Amino acid sequence: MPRSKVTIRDVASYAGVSRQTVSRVINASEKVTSETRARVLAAIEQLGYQPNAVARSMARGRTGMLACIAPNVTDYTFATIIEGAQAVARSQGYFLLSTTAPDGETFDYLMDQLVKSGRVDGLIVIQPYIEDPSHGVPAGCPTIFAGGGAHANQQVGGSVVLDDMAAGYTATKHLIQLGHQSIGMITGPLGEVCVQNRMTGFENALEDSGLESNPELIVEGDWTASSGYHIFRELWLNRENRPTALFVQNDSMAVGVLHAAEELALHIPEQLSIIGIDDIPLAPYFHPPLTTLRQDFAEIGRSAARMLISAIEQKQTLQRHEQIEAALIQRQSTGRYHKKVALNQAF
Amino acid sequence: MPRSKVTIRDVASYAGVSRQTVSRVINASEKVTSETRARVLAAIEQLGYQPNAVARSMARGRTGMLACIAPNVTDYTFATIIEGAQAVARSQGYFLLSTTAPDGETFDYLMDQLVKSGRVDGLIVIQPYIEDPSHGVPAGCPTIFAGGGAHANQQVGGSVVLDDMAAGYTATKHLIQLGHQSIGMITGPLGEVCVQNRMTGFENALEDSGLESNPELIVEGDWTASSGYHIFRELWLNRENRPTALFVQNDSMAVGVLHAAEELALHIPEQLSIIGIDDIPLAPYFHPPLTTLRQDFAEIGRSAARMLISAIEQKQTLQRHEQIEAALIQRQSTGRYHKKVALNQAF
DNA sequence: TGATACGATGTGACCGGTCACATCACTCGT
DNA sequence: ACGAGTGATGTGACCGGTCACATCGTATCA
Repeated sequence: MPRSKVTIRDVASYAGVSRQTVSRVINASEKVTSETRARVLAAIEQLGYQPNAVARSMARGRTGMLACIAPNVTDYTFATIIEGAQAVARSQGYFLLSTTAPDGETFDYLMDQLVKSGRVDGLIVIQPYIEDPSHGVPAGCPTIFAGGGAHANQQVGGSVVLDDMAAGYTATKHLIQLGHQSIGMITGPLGEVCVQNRMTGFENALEDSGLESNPELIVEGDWTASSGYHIFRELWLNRENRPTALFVQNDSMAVGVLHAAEELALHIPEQLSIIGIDDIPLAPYFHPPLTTLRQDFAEIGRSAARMLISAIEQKQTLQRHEQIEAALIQRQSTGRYHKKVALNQAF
Repeated sequence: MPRSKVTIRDVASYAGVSRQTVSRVINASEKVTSETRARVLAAIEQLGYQPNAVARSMARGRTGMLACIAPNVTDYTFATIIEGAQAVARSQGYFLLSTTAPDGETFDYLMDQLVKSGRVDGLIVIQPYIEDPSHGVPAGCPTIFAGGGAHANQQVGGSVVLDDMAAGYTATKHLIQLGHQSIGMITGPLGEVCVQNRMTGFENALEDSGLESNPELIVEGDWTASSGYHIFRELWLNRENRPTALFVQNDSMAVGVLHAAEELALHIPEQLSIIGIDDIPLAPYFHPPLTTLRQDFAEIGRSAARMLISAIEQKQTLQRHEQIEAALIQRQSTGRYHKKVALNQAF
C-alpha cells in the first residue's frame, strides 16, 4: 500500500482534539465525552481513517497475530483444525497465520521469523512426530500443541489432542464385538505419536478380550491411499494367516484397502471388515461406505485457539491438556464374522 | 513474547558501532569493512539478536506479508493453491496469511483489517463467484485473482485461472469421442464463474460435433458428494431420456454419482460413462477409478504469488492474465458407448 | 468558600528499526 | 602540498501509534 494513509494526527487536527483523544475513541475507552466522541467519529468517517496495525503493534508490543504451524495445509485434518482455530481467533480479534513446516529446518526458520522477530503473539503447533514437540519453540512464547498426540511430559504450554488410545480401543473393540478374532492393522508412520497411541489402544482391546495380537498382521503405512492399497495386496496375497478384519488408522489408507479388495474380488464386509479413522467427507461414498471413527478436528482447532488466547491475555502459562473423543460411525464396511466365508477364503 | 528482546542499539553498543552500521550488516549492505562486519556479526551472535519485524515494517512501510483470501481452506483445491503460493512467498522472504471469507461482509472486514490497516503488502483473492471480484478490494493494493475463473473485464491486478472453458470442452469431447451422444452434466453452483465456463465448453463441444444439448440433462449441484448422489438418483429414476455419459464438474460430486450408480446396480462404464474434474488424490481409488481432468492447483498458487511479488517489488500494476490448462486423466469410469446396453437400460 | 477529587483532555517520550544526510579519514590528481 | 572525490561510519528525524503523566475545569465535601 502506498504510504498516503491518513494518520491519527490527521484525524486529531480535523476533529480539533489531541491524538490521544482519538486513540481513546478508537480503543473504546471510557473517558471521553459523548460529544467529543461523536466529533472524532465523524472525523474518522470523513477522512476514512483506519488505524495502522503495524504502528499499533509496535507501540503495544503485541501484534494480535497467532501462528499455526503444521506439516502441510492440504491434509484435510490439518486444514480443518486450522479453520476451526481461525474462526475463534477472528472472533476474538486475532489473525491466524497458518504455515507449513515440512521439516525441522523450516520449523526453526519459522521460529526465528515468526516468534523471535515478534511477528506473532502465540503459537499453535501441530507436530505429530514423537520427538519433543517443544523442541525449537522459544521459551516464553505462549504455545499450544494441537492434534499431534498426547505428549505427556511436555513442559511448556497446553495441548489439545485426540484421545488416540481410546480411538484405537473403540475401533478394535467394535471389530471384536462383531465376532472377529483375527484382526490386522495398518498403521500410520511409526514415528508419529498418534500412531503409537492407536496401536496401544488396539493392543489393549485385544488383550481385554483375551485375544493375541499377531505382529505379522500389523503393517506400517504412510497415511496415503496408495500405501493402503499396496500394503493390503501384499498382506492378502503373501501372508499365511489372513485377518478377517482390519483396523486402518486413517480413512485415506482405508480407501486404498477397499480398492485393492475390490480388485481381488473380495466381498466387503462379508469376507473382510474394515474400519478407518477420521470420517473424511467422502467416507460415506466409498464402496462400500466406510465404518470409521469421527474426529472433531474443528473443535480441536477452536479449543486450541481459545486456550492460546487466554494464555496470551492472562499471561499465565497454561498447562491444560485437553483430549477430544472420537465417535464410532457405523457404515457398511464392517460386519459380523461369518465362519464359513472365512474358512473358504483361507484357501 | 515478553519485551525483553535485545535491540539493534544493544548490538551496536556491544560491538562499539552505531545502530546504522548494524542495520547495514543485517541488511547485507555493501558499505561496511569486513572487519566491522565481523565484529557486528559476533555481537549479534553473542546477544542472540533477531531484528524486530514489526519495527522494520514500520520504518520501511512494508510488511513482507501477503494475504490469500478464499471461501474456505479445507477444500482441497483452495488448500493446494494456498500451499503453492506459500512456497513461493516463503522462498522470496514473504509470509502468506491465508484466511477465509465465507461471505461479503467478512471479506470487507478483512479488507479493512488486512489491507487498509497496513498488515499486508498484497493480496491473492480466490473468489469464484460471478460478481465483480475486485469489488471491495481497496484501490492501490496489489492484487492477483486466482483460480476463480477468468474475469475478463477486471480493472485491477492480474489473474491466474484455470482454462475452464477448455476443460469443459476437453471433458465433453472425450465422451463424444467414445461414441456418446446423450450426455448429461452436473454443474457446480451456477453463480460461479468456472461453472459457467465449463458449461460453455460443454455446449461448444456438443455443437462442434453436431449434437444437441438437452437442458433436461443439465442439473446444478453444490460441489458436494452428497449433491452428486441425490441429483443422479433423481436424474436416473425420473427422467424420460437417460444419458449414456455424464460430465460432472468436480470429483466430489462424481463420487456421489458413482455411489448412487452402485446402489442402482448400474455398471460403470458399460452403462454409463462418468468424467469428473480436479483429480483429487482419492480419485484413482474410487469404484471404479475416476476419469477426470487434472488441474494443477499448486501451480496456480505459485504463479499467483510470483506475479504478486513482482507487482509489489517493481511497483508496477500487473495486468497479466494467465490460464492454466487441465490434463485429461483416463481411468475406468468412462468407456465406449455400447448401443445394446444403452437400449436395454432405457427400460 | 476553599481544599480535594475526579473526569476529560493534552504532552513528551517511546516502541525498534530505517532514511537522508552529515561527518570523517584517506587516496588521488595536478 | 592541497582541494576534490570516495568509502566507512555516525546522527537526528521519522514511521504511527500508545503509555505515563501533566494539566485543566468542575463537582463534592467539610
